[in-house]
Amino acid sequence: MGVTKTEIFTTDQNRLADLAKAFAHPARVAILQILTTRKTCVCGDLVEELSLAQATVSQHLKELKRIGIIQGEIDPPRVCYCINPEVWAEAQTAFGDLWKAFSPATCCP
Amino acid sequence: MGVTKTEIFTTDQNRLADLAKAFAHPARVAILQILTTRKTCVCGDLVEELSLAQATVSQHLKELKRIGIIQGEIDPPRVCYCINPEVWAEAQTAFGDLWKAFSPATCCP
DNA sequence: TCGATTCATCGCAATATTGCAATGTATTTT
DNA sequence: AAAATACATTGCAATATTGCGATGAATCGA
Repeated sequence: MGVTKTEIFTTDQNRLADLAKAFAHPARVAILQILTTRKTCVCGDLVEELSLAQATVSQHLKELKRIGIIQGEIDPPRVCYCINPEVWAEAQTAFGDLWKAFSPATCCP
Repeated sequence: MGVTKTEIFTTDQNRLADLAKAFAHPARVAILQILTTRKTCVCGDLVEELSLAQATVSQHLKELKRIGIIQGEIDPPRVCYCINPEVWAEAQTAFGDLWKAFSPATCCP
């Protein structure tokens, strides 16, 4: 029904799914890539770099903020976005645990 | 409009977004976790482990197959699923590149 | 105070996703 | 051949996502 049955999964599974959502759209991938490579924190020039309307970019930023992987500092009239190091590390660890769990030898022949 | 403008992003960005989709739903996370930890390849007992209808599990498996991260071997009347090591490694590398690109020092104060 | 600037939010339309019952397709067993 | 088993697919309903124009909120400069 378009509604995920979150209650039948563990907290960790739901959290990892949420973290993955941060990367599950090319616009958000692009935003995160820009934020990782900029020395200074970019703000709304994200709108210029991406060929998307300002409202659309703002919505992706909102979703990334909900997940917690980015944070915005208000520097009127601008808002400076940057990656949240704690959550970034959390994602790194969560995915790292998955990578570790698999070794090709256990796969079917 | 619910339709992603894939054409304005790079192939790599679209691919990473697709790989992330494999992990962007707790049911798929659970499936992948089961596949990584099982010594032998599990088949449809995924349906029993997850509290989801068989049709729903089948659809998640279909999506994972579309992305390429799992593969199914037909062993009538069963189908044996396992992780595709190449795509698993691809995902590992793609995310690894992202992790590398960020160092906390570049973030806003 | 009046614009101008920057961003968030609202409201809408189009499409995608999630979930399941029912049904279809192979294959094996009896 | 008939029944059983294991999955896939179809069709539907409910909800989520994507995208954008328009509008709102906050702040700064003239």
